[in-house]
Amino acid sequence: MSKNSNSSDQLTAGIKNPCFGLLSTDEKEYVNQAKTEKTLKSGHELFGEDATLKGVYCVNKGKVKIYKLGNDGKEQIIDIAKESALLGFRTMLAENPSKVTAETLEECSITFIPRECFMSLLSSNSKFQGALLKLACQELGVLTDSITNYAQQPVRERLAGMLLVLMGTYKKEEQDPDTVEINLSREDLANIIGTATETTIRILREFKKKELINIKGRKITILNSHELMKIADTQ
Amino acid sequence: MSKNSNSSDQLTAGIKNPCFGLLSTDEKEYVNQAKTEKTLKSGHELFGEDATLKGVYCVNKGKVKIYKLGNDGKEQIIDIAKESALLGFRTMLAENPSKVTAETLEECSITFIPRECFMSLLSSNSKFQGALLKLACQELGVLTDSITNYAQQPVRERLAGMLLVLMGTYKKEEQDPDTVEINLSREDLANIIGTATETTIRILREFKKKELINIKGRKITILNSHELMKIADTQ
DNA sequence: CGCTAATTTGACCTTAGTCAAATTCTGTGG
DNA sequence: CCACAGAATTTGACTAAGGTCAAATTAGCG
Repeated sequence: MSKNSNSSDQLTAGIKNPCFGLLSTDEKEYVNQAKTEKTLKSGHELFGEDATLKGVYCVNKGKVKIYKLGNDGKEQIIDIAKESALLGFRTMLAENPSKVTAETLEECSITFIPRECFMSLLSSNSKFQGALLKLACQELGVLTDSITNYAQQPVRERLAGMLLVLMGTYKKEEQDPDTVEINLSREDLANIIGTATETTIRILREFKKKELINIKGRKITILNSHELMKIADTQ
Repeated sequence: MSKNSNSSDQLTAGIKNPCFGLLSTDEKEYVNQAKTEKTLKSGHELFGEDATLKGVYCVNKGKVKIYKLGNDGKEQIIDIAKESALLGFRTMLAENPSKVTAETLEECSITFIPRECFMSLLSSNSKFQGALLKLACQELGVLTDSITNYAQQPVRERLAGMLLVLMGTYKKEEQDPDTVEINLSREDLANIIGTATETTIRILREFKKKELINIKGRKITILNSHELMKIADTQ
């Protein structure tokens, strides 16, 4: 029991997305040959808007922001990806240039799988393709909810809800939920919920005064998730 | 040339989505056995929120609104589906209850394909599965753009852009673009762009005064798409 | 023709964006 | 360890966008 990793785990080290668990031993070996793993500093761009992707990226450690530039050049952050996320596959499979930019928010460990490898796995392994299809459809559901949220909810409600989502994103395994620190610039936070930085700050202050959150520099801790949930679901 | 339909076309009559063109003759025959086709009146609900779907729906003729109820009970219309759209597959493949309601906006012809049939096609035909995966990924791209639009653009810009999208939705083949009539209630139009009915009316009036659109009762015609495009892309 | 529902208009008010200035943080070099 | 430049955050004052409510008008339909 001292060595609890089996051979197939080793073959996909650095690839935490569960879809890859469906690969055969040979296929895992193939991925292992083709993949490259890198440690990247904060602020590194994995790929940009309009880029044609040369492969997909697996987040092994760290956070990556996925954003799109609006007409006025303002970033709209679509997602904060964390460990086990698979990035770039939508773009590659839609056979279109990327609609988003992926940029590291911290030091990250990222595994790159070249296009040819990824595409050949898809065509050879129907279960793997099915798992990605399921993943894509689930994300469609999430984005559908997001649209309703952006279109109908006021900023205060969106911020409350987003803080709860981010609590999940920044939570480490087995960690006490009350100690999760959300570590984002105010501007990034504003660009997630789609509002001005100043407005975000004012509402955060209000939440702090009501003892729903705690603020230490840029780090935010959730104190009263129950009350935040009520605010998020209002109206 | 008097009969220009070949046998495989006949086998998938009532199923206009191009993904089904990838099926073998046998598979098309199978679908043909399992499918049912119905004509439905305006206002008929194909499936509702939280429903577990018994199959997928192909729009053969007519328009279907796909919406989600917000916390305050207000409809958020996610899409106006037209002929050749495939509805319900996201929900079925995500293996979750539906997040949306699908309701006919006019008299529609709809083909229903039972769950077992659809799922067995997916597992037996990798090309078909791949085509759906591509479709799902493309829709993810569209929703990503939508989020940026809802989060950052003011109502006037969103309305201008949405009128152009709806022009495409309501255009009949080979029709002169200047004669396309968008036929939606003011409330539905407001629920697409995520605003109040009154605000929608006021901005429509402004567009009419500027001779960008024409209004005949509930029917809207685009007169100056070029100018609307400029408004939509502003800021 | 009359009834109901949809559309339109007006007045008012809340929300949230903008701009400018002040303050606090942060990392870097001495 | 400290000072400091540059960046990020915070605050205040003002403005504009768009929501709400109520009432009036129009349209559609049996």
